[in-house]
Amino acid sequence: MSSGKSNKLNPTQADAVAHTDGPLLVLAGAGSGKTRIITERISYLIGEKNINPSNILAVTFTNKAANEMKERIHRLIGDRYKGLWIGTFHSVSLRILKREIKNLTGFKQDFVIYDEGDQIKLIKECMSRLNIGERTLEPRSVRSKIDSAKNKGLTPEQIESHTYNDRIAKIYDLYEKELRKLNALDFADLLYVTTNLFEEKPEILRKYQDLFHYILVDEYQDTNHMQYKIIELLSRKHRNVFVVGDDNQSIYGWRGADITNILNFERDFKDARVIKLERNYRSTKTILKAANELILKNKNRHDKNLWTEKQEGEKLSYYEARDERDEARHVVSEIENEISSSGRSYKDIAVFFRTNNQSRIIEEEFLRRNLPYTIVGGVGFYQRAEIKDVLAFLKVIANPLDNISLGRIINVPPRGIGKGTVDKLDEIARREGISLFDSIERVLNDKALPARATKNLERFFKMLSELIEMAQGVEIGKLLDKVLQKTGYLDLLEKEEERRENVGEILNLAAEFEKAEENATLHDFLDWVSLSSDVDRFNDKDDRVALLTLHSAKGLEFPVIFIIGMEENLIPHFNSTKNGEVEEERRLLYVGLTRAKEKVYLTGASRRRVFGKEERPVPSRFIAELPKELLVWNNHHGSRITKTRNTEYTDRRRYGSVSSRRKNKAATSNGKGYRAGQIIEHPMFGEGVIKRVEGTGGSAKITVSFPGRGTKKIIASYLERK
DNA sequence: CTGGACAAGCTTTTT
DNA sequence: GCTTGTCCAG
Repeated sequence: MSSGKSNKLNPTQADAVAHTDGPLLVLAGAGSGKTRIITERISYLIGEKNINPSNILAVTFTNKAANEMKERIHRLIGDRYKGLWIGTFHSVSLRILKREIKNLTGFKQDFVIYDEGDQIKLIKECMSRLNIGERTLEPRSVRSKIDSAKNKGLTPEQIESHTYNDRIAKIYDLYEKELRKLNALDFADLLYVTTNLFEEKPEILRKYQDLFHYILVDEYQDTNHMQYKIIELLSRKHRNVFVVGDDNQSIYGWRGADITNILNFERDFKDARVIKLERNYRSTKTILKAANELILKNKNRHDKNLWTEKQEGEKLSYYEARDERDEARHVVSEIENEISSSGRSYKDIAVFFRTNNQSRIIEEEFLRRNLPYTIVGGVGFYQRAEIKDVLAFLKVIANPLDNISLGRIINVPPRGIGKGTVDKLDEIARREGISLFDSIERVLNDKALPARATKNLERFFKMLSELIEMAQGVEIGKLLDKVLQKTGYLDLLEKEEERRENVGEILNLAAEFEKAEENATLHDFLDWVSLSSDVDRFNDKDDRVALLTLHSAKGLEFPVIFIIGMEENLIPHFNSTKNGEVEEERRLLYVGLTRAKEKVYLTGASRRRVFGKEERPVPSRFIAELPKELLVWNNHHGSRITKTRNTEYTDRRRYGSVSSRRKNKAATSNGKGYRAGQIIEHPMFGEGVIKRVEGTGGSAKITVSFPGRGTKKIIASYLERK
C-alpha cells in the first residue's frame, strides 16, 4: 500500500494520472502503486485542473481504503479536497438514496439497513409463512440466491421464468414485500434500488450525471453487475470513467463480482484507453516470479507481466507439518526466529488462512507463547451477540417498524415475555396488518393476555416508548448509556468481562462517530455501523502479528507473510473444486503471495481435524505449480532447525493423548493452570465445574458451569482453585 | 416462563 | 469441535 515512498511517478504512472478526458482502464498489477495513481489523479484534477471536488466521485471497495485515500489526498492538497464524493459503492448509494428515495413509491427516507443475519431471520419467517420447510430449502442458500438475483438486477418474476426454482421466486417476492413493510433495505438493495431509481426517474439520473464530471473506481475487478450499472449510467454524460483494477486479484466472484466487467471494459466503454502498470514496487524478484508463474496457469486474464528492480531475496519456504498443532508451532517458532535474528517487529508479520476457523489453533499457540497478535475479522466484532443486541435496541428506537430487531430484544434480558406471548403478538400483527410494535399497544388496550404477561409487556412498552421519546435530540452516546441502563442490559453483563468490554467498545465508537460527524443522528450512526466491517477496524500501528483471511488481506502488505493450510480442499477450497472455481482460488493465493515484501512461508499439515474428524489432507495443487527452484521444502521429519525438532519431540509426547495433554497444561502454567472437570470457586457465583479452557495463565478464558446459575466464560484470574 | 441438557447442524470468503 | 436450535423439568 505504501509503495509511494519513491517520490516521483514513473512515466506510465504519470501518464495515467494526467490522462485527459474519456474512459480509461488502468490495469494495475499487485504492488504497482494502484492507490497512489488514484489519489494523485484526484489531487491533479483538483489542484491542477481546478475541478470542483464535488464534481468528482471516487469509489472504493472498503471504508478503510476510502479513508486512506482521503488522508493521502489531504496530505497532497490540504483542505481543498473537501466536498469530494468518496466512499464504498454501498455508502455512496446510501447517500444518494437518503436524499432521493422518497421519489420512489413504497420507500421511506428513514429506512434501516439489514445485514445478513437480519435477512436470514426474515427469510425464515417468509418460508414458514409459505409453508416451505427449512429441511427442503436452506434459508442460507435461499438468501444467497436472492442476493445474487438482486446483484444481477433480476426481479422475482424474472427469476421465476428462468431456470430458477419457482419456490425461490415466491420467497423472494414475499421477502421484498416484507422488507418494504419493515422499512428496511438489505445490502444488495442499496445498489439495486439506486439503479432502479436512476432508471425510473430520468430527471434524478440526469442530476447526478451532471454532478459527476469525473468518476474513479478502485478495485474494478470486484464490481458486480449493479455496480457496473451504476457507473455506466452515471458516466453516460461526461464519459470520464477512470477505473483501476487487476483481474488477477478478482476474488469476490462468489459475492456476485463479475470479472467480465474488467475483461470487457474496452468493449463496454467505447474509445477506452488502457494503461498497464507492470512495475512492482513491493516484492522481491523471487516472490514476484513465484506469483507470476502461479497466475500463468489461469486462462481467463488480461496479459500482464510484473517486474521489479528489487533484489532477488530469499526463497519461499514450504513446511509440511505433522498436524495442525505442529503447523501452528512451526509458525510461531519461525516468527520468534524472525524477531530475534532478523530484527523484525511483530507488526511486520502476518499469518493468512483460507477459512476463519483455522485461526483458532494459531491463536492458541500465540497465547501459549505470549506473542502479541490481532485477529482481523473472524468472529467479527459486529457479529457478536451483545453488539447485535445493543444495536437492535437502537434500531427499534430509530425504526419501530423493524419487527426483526424488536423480536430480537423483546425478551433480552429476560423480562417474562416468552414465546407464547410473542407468538400471540405476531399473530395479531399479521392479522391486522400492523407492526409488532403496534400490536403490543393493541394487546394492552384489549387486555387480551393473562395478567402476568400483560404486566411484563406493559413495563416493556413503557420503557421503549420512553426511550423513543428520549432519542429526539439527545446525543447518541448518552442515549446508548440510557438504553443500557433502562433495559437492564448492563446488569446482564455484570459478570461477563469480555462482553462488557465489547459493549464499551461500541460506546467508544459512538463517541468517536459523534466527534467526527457534526449533527449526526441516530440513523446516521446506525447506517455507518451497518456499512462498517471488521477490516476497517484493523490498525497497523500496534506492534502485533496480524491474523487474517486471504480475502481480507487484499490491499495490505507485510515484509513477512505466512500462508497456512496449503492443502487440497482448503485452498483450493472444497466447494470451489466442485464448482469449477479453481481459477478464483488461484487468484486468492496470488493475492496472498503478492502481499509479501521480503519473505513467504507456506505451511500445510499431513493430518488435520476437520469437523472433529481426523483427515489426511493432500498438499495443495498450487504448491506444485510454484517453481521448484524457488521453494525450500521441509517437513516435520526434517533436520533443518534443531530447535524445531526438539520442540516437536517434547510436544509429541505432550500431545500424545488428551489426558496427558490436559494434565500437562495444568501442571506447566505455574500454579495458575486449569483443566476441564476441575472444581473452582468464583467470588460471585460460588462453586462451579470447568467445562473448557482457552489459553493459559491469568488471562485464560475459562468456561465454567455453576450449578443453578448457568455456564459462564470467565477470565482465569477471577477464579479460586478449590 | 426460564434455564439447562441434549441433538442437530454446520463451516468460504464480506460490502 | 463448536454453535445453534429444541425439548423438558422446575
